Amino acid sequence: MVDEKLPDVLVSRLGYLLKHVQLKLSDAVALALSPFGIDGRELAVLSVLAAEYPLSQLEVAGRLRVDRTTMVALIDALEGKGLVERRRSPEDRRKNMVGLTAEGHERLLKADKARQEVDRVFLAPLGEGDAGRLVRDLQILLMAEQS
Amino acid sequence: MVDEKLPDVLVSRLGYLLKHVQLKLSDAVALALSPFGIDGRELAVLSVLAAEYPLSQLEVAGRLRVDRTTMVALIDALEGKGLVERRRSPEDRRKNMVGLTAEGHERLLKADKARQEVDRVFLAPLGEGDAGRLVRDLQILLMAEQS
DNA sequence: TATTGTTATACTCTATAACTATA
DNA sequence: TATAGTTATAGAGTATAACAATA
Repeated sequence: MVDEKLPDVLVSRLGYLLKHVQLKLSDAVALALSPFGIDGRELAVLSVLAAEYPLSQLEVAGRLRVDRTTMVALIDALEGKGLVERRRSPEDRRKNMVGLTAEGHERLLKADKARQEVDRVFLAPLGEGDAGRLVRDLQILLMAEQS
Repeated sequence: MVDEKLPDVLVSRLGYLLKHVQLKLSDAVALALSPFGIDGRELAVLSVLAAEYPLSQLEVAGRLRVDRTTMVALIDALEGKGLVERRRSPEDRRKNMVGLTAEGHERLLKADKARQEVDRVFLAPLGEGDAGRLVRDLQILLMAEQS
């Protein structure tokens, strides 16, 4: 990327800041996760499944705020890697219940540790207090009813 | 969107927070800018041109961190709306110097006022002190050398 | 040879519509 | 009829490669 100074007119814009900070973190996460053969979204799926197990595809999609059609390909990829498995729900045979495989659980632990370390290093320039407050503030903004 | 509670396992992830807060703001900005016939990126181009005038397409692209091939379509759209104009640089005829038209300048003022109001309302849940600190912290993270 | 703008192309992420199987 | 999963398709946004004009 070009080593160009950021114009003041942009660094005062919340939208520009959020977008580019997100991109920067996203690059760092992608790099850190590459040895584990998964990307950030796939890791998020594994994390959700580890917390609530098992969930239907639609439920996973709802948790992650992605479309159910997007979830199909996501689960396809994870199933192809042997990290999750689908099985029809006996109670409602329209539903695919998705669960972690043993390998999926193991991969999750290793990869999420790497992700946490990326977050930690990424936030380090703020100092501990401000880093915690940033996370809390982002949570508040995400939850806020009308913005 | 589904009115579903956010899982703890996601709201503690910096990547998830940044992505979805950014999306939420982006939606709000798009809504606020729609009466002005431009989107957030186009407004950013106008802002950069108002601050440094005129710039070549490549310089604008550098400021905004977008590819020069992306900039072609962006300038095409703005020129089509009569908000900017290209003219060949006399010094280097490879360069398209891009400048604001009078209408572009006027549109910028109105639209950016709307965007600032969106930012203000969006950050309101944090209180004034934390809102300012959030912006400052995002600037620090964006500038930080290695994260 | 290198750079600027351009076009063509492709890839990712996402969403909409329509299909199937189930309910 | 409505819902869950799937497929096909299309729209953003972005990037790479190749070309023309110019340096």
